[in-house]
Amino acid sequence: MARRSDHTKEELQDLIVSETMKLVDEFGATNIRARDIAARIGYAPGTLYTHFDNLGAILLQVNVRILVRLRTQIQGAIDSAHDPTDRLLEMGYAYLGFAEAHPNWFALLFNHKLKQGQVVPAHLQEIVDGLFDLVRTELAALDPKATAAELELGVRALWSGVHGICALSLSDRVVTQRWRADRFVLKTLVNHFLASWPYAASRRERSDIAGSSPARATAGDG
Amino acid sequence: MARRSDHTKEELQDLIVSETMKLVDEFGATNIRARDIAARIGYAPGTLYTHFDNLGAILLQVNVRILVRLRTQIQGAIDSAHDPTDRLLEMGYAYLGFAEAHPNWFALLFNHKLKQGQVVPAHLQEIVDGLFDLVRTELAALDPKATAAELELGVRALWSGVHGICALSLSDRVVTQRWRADRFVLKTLVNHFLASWPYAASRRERSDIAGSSPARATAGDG
DNA sequence: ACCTGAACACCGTTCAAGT
DNA sequence: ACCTGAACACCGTTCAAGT
Repeated sequence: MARRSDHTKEELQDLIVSETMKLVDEFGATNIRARDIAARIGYAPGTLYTHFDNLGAILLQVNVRILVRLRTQIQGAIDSAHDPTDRLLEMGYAYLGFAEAHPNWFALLFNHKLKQGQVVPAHLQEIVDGLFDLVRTELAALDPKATAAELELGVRALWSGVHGICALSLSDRVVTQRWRADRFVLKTLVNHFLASWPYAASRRERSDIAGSSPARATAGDG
Repeated sequence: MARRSDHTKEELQDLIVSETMKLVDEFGATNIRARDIAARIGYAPGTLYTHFDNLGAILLQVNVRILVRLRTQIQGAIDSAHDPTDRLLEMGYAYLGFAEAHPNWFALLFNHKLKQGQVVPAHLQEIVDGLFDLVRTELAALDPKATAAELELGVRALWSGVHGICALSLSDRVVTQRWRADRFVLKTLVNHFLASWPYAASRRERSDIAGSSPARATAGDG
């Protein structure tokens, strides 16, 4: 079934990645075979290897596309909210929603190991940095006097926390059982974190305003 | 190399699991083969299957032992601290320390998928529940009036957050680059969370004491 | 140049033959 | 009963042969 002239080189590479992405979504990265991908695109298995070094290289490109989709979701969440606290919460919900809607994509994103010699595409690292920037912007808005170092710690802490909720939520895994209230857990975490965020980041300079309460902590009443 | 009388059934099963555990620690679960395990214990590959249904069943038993070790570390951390806030922080450090010391064990614990028909050993779920209880105890000590539902949300939120930091820390993965300040991030998260914990859990009943500060939030000065 | 598909190496698992 | 190890099925990857 030679289809040499059916696709340009670029079209075929795109087809390989997009069909692999669909297969990962449906069956999980560990359950798809090179022969499956080949069958899906209507080429022989060997063709994959004239366009990519190996399966891992294809999955790496899938990861780039997954991350782009995740960014789209998160940016949409930002636009739907009107103040920094709400935006951070909605970003968390978007992250969790993505993980729940596409658990196999989420798993690939965080479990895919690079083989010796493989390099993270620059594009991919840029997207990740961009996502962290979105969180940083909101934390900075909540505390304009926070230093770069404080912001960096805050971004990492808050976003790792949100990530942890999502990671433990994807649990046909061994350690954790299904837990139905992940959105409440996420809200609990974000609100508790933000409740003390502006004070802690600059507690030395502004301990005098430590009595006001810009970000109310509300556990599970959303 | 028949060694039929060298080991009892129980000894051999124990040997299989413990040698697999060492191999996982050193090479990662995805890089060990049934033939490797057989060679390590000095039996033929087929022997593994007279004692376990498949490789996954062996790895499940490895997971039980990993979790027991993790519990030991966390309980040791509790004993080393003198108040609830410190105990929670030390528990987090112990969790992170374990993940960093044995990344392959940590990965197996949270990435190992059960095959259709496999069941989580009751023992394993008990240990997990026990770990959550340890966190709950400290959160309850910090806020004796917190309801069971509030405590449950708090335990999930805080521990998921700690888990997220550990998960993102294990990153020869694609999405995240190595980040050297994980302990600071963890401290930032735990302190921010605990800073508002007692108020939020019972803000309706005791909004009058919202000005006192039992758990100071300190970002990255440890 | 690109594609094919048979072939190779590898690996989880099985099972007839031994003890 | 338990263990062996050859064999089977499967899968990532290669490459000589085609176009």
